[in-house]
Amino acid sequence: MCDDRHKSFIMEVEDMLITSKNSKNKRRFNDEQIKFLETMFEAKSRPELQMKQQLATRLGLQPRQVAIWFQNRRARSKSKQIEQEYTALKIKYENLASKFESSKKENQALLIQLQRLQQLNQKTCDEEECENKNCMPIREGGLEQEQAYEHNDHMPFYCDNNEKGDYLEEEDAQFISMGHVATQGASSSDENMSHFVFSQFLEPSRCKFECWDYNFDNQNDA
DNA sequence: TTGTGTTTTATTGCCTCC
DNA sequence: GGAGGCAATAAAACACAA
Repeated sequence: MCDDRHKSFIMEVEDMLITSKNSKNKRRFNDEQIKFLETMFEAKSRPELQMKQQLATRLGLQPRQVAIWFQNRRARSKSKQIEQEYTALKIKYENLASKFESSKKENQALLIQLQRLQQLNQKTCDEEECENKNCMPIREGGLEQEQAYEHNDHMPFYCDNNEKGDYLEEEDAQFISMGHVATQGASSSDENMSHFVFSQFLEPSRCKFECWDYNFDNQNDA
């Protein structure tokens, strides 16, 4: 029992002495050794045992040192690669963020334009066609009005042209309200949304109102 | 010269594969 | 179970500003 402890102690001391000796002799590899190791690494980053031994002999190093050098070299290579990937991703992200910001601005400008057109349309309808007929309410007035209109009956009216069957149908009302949804939801799809609103909402085929055409004509004339 | 940060060599412990 | 790889870390060597 005591013998075992004694042997174990001696082995520990020997290890410490070896470690101490190694630490004392710790020297950086010279330029030639590094150059050769780098060349080998380029060819093969995970050399086999035999190759490590040959390298060690050629460079006057221990095979263990060569093995450790390759291990550390792989670690450096990996961290460098991660760093490069991070940089590339960062650049991509910055480009995307920049595009997003410009799309957001463009979308806001288009929505303002949409609101103006809606107001113009409403005004024309009020003046020329509505005259307290059965008009269908739709939401307008921008974001700040959205909550206020939520539960009351005092919404502005668009013309109905009831006699001609030109009701503002539910589908259209939903469609128009999407402009507000787009305004509220400043998301990555803003660009698509603004395109959607303008390409479809303002598309002549969807417009069932004479006043709508009228406004377009006026806009075009101006 | 010295304190401090970085790089390089080496160790340790854990994991996977055969 | 042993060999080898990897991540984390220690420690020596080195670089450099003050």
